[in-house]
Amino acid sequence: MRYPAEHKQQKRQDLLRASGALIKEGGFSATGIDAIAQAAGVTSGAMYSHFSSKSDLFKALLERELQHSTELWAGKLEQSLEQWLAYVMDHYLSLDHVKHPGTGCVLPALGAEIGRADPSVKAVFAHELQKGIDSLSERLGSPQLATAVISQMVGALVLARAMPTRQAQLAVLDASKAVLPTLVARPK
Amino acid sequence: MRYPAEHKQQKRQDLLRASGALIKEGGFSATGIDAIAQAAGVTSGAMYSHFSSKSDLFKALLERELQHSTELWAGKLEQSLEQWLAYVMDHYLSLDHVKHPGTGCVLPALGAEIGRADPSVKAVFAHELQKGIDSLSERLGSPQLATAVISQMVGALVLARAMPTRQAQLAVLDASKAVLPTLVARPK
DNA sequence: GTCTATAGGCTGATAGAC
DNA sequence: GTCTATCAGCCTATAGAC
Repeated sequence: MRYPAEHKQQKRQDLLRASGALIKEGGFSATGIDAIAQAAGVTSGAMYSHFSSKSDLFKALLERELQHSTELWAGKLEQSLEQWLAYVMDHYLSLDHVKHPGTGCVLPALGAEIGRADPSVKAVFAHELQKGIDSLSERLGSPQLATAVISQMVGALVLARAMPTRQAQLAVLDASKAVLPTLVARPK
Repeated sequence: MRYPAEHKQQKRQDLLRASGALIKEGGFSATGIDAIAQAAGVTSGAMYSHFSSKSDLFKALLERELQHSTELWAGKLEQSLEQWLAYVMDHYLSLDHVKHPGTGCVLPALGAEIGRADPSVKAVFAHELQKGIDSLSERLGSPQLATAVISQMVGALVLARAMPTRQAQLAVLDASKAVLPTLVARPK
């Protein structure tokens, strides 16, 4: 047993990766431990040797998801502001992102449920999101503008997903795409 | 029995009013029919004489909530753009709204769950939201700008509610308040 | 139209074998 | 660490009395 700790950590990440898609797709409270475990290829009993409770799994999932998102944003910091914005619009504000919450950002999928979670969950969330905001601030000039941009995109995705037709979804996405350039171009 | 239809309609509205706060507070899927009925002062069996299913109740609730929201927005159309914006910021983007989802807007509270609901729910949602967007367009000049403003505020409220401290909640609200004036002032 | 009672299934979590 | 088996409680929805 040379790498027991590493293996356990790796398995934890595997479980989170497999369950993350399911939870973002169906919602946290509406997705049962059995379904989560099954998607990860284990039984519900085995889940509890990695996470002490469903809430504990929620915390670990948020940590992982937000770190992943921050890496995505930070990876494009070498580009110009125009290039960065074009990249964001093409990916975040896309019909693909609307249609597939399981492979997308946690914020529009689970944001409201984080708001209903207990304080320890919110604390983990705020801690990890702050890193993302700090990273975005380097690109946009201020934490305030970074926060406003995130709010704009999260709101757009929530609304677009609630729409019944592709046409209506596109209208919501296009509305955000139309205002974002004037938003980020303002050093204010 | 001179007003049976009216009485039944009135009772329906009473049930929706009483259950609306509970559902927006705790989430739709996480709130049971028993709790909803109890908040409305009846039993779960009685609920099914007014709504054929929980999903049917969801539709009726969205209809009611969005009509109420649209009336709130439309009631301020006689004001100047500056006055209107100040009103919106003070009320929608307030700590009070963050802390009390039960008495607030449906969109940040249940938006993600509408996205997971069946097409008939989404159709009702889109139909009623369109009226609100049309109303807002009169004030802001275009449906596109109205949609972007709604996205901005919905995203801000979702994020603010996910924050653990009042300070962090305020930071999110202030970030949106800082960009909204430049957003609506642009006729583009 | 509202009640009580109940069906049938799913929930999060635990105990003990291996 | 993972399994099977199981607990007590909750879920949506329905049946039948009044």
